[in-house]
Amino acid sequence: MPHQLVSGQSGGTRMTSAATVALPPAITRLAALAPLDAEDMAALQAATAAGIRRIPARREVLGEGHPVPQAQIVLSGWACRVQMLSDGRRQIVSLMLPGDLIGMCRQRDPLASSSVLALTDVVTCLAPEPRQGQHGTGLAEAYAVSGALDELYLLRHITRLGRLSAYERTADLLLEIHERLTLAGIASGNMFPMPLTQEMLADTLGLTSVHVNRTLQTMRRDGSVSLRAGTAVLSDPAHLANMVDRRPPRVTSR
Amino acid sequence: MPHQLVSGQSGGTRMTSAATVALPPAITRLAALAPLDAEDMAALQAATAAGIRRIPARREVLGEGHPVPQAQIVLSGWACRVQMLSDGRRQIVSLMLPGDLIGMCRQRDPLASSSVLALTDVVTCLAPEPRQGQHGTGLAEAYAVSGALDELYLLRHITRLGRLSAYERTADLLLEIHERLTLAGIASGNMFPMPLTQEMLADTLGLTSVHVNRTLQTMRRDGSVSLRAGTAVLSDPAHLANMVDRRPPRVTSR
DNA sequence: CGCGTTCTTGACTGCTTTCAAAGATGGTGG
DNA sequence: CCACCATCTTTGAAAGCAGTCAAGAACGCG
Repeated sequence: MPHQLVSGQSGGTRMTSAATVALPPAITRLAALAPLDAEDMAALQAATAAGIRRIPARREVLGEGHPVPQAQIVLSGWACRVQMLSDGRRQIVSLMLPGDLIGMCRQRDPLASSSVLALTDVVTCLAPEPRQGQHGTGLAEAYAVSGALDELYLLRHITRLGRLSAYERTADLLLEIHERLTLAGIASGNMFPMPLTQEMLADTLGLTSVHVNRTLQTMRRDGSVSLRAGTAVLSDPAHLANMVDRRPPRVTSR
Repeated sequence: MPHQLVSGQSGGTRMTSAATVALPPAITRLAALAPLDAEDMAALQAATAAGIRRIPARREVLGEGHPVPQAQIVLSGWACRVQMLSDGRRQIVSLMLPGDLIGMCRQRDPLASSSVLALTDVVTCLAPEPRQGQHGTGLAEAYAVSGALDELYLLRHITRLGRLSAYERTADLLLEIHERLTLAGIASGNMFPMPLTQEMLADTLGLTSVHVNRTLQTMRRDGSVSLRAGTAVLSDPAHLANMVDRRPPRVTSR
């Protein structure tokens, strides 16, 4: 069943074509957020052709406090927004997966309020400017929906950190990642790539890596999750989701 | 010293007049975010005149999943965005203080991803639409800066919940409230109204009310904070800020 | 003055962290 | 093909921070 994200709209044809032909994840995702016409697709293709940027793992994509350049699209790899405390504590504030937008966060022009870090090797391209007018407006809508989703994830992250136990937090985050990767067409059913180290997970979940390790072991033991060698499998996402009170994201009313 | 929020811009005259004449907090705040011309001010006055809405404490301002109507400005009182879990756990995701915008959160049109609750009696009015053109563009900028600040607060909230201890979280939140109320011209030096009950604080800080109580007692004992009868006083904000690694918010580069 | 809400307190439990060190794992160069 | 190194994962024991439960005190409102 395709992700019923945009309500009142089947999305069937788009998802089907994405599942059949292996489109780039970023395009799959944006096309799932809003209907893209030929012109939109062309703009995306052109953006890729115009030049991609490779950022090696552990390198900063955007420094904190530096002016935000034009928005970028993550083509592959995982990045994150991170805040550091002077004593070395670190909090990953949001994850950026293929198809996500970097630097368009919300309002234009604010300085980055956190630095953006590549968690794996990352490839990006500049996000094509959406057009005004009859054609090519799908992109603008996709960007808007993407932004709304970003906020949704941010809010859920807060609730996760504030009110869920270590086990619940971990389950909830894995569910979110699964959800998002599915949207981008990465993920085969309940299996998906999960390149984060336990320390990165810890910095996301507000835990120590030791405790993340123990929590994952518990999950493996009770059979809800298997996570090894960069690949995760959720044995029963719906059940897990129910357990942590996670509802499918709904963003637009049309 | 006025809040040096917008860099490269003294803001002296605006803040001075606000301090001298008691302008409504909402106007003080918006005027502190961007220079407002006569037309902007008139639009705000008109919006107030056009009709205000009173929401009693504990009532929903906006239901989760309901379409977001036109944005509103908080004229007085405190509200919050809250997420609930089915077992009764509750997380306050953001606070909305006088001068804050409700429902403009970010992208237009998304359904509310959390419900908005009045924490005290709240008065709002509709946020005037910003104009295009030569005059009255200050409002649009003020809205944009306000949105950027919202995001900043959200991100900091995440770090607070994920990486700070109970003591640090509490201090950091009080500093943020102080900061924000100062921007709105509410707050006399280090003193400011703090109508949140310990349970509301707990739901914001991801703690139990019992532990908030104990934490506040510790703070009172070590003299860093006094908090009684709806009024808070920070004895040394700079020192506290340094202790929790809190930096002044910077949002725009111009 | 009475009642509901909010604040305090104590004792106890338990989840999560800390510290330290020992395995895995994967990639690199010899 | 194997040794080697850096990174990542796993384990154990002990300490600590925060949660739970329950009850009493204080406060504010009508």
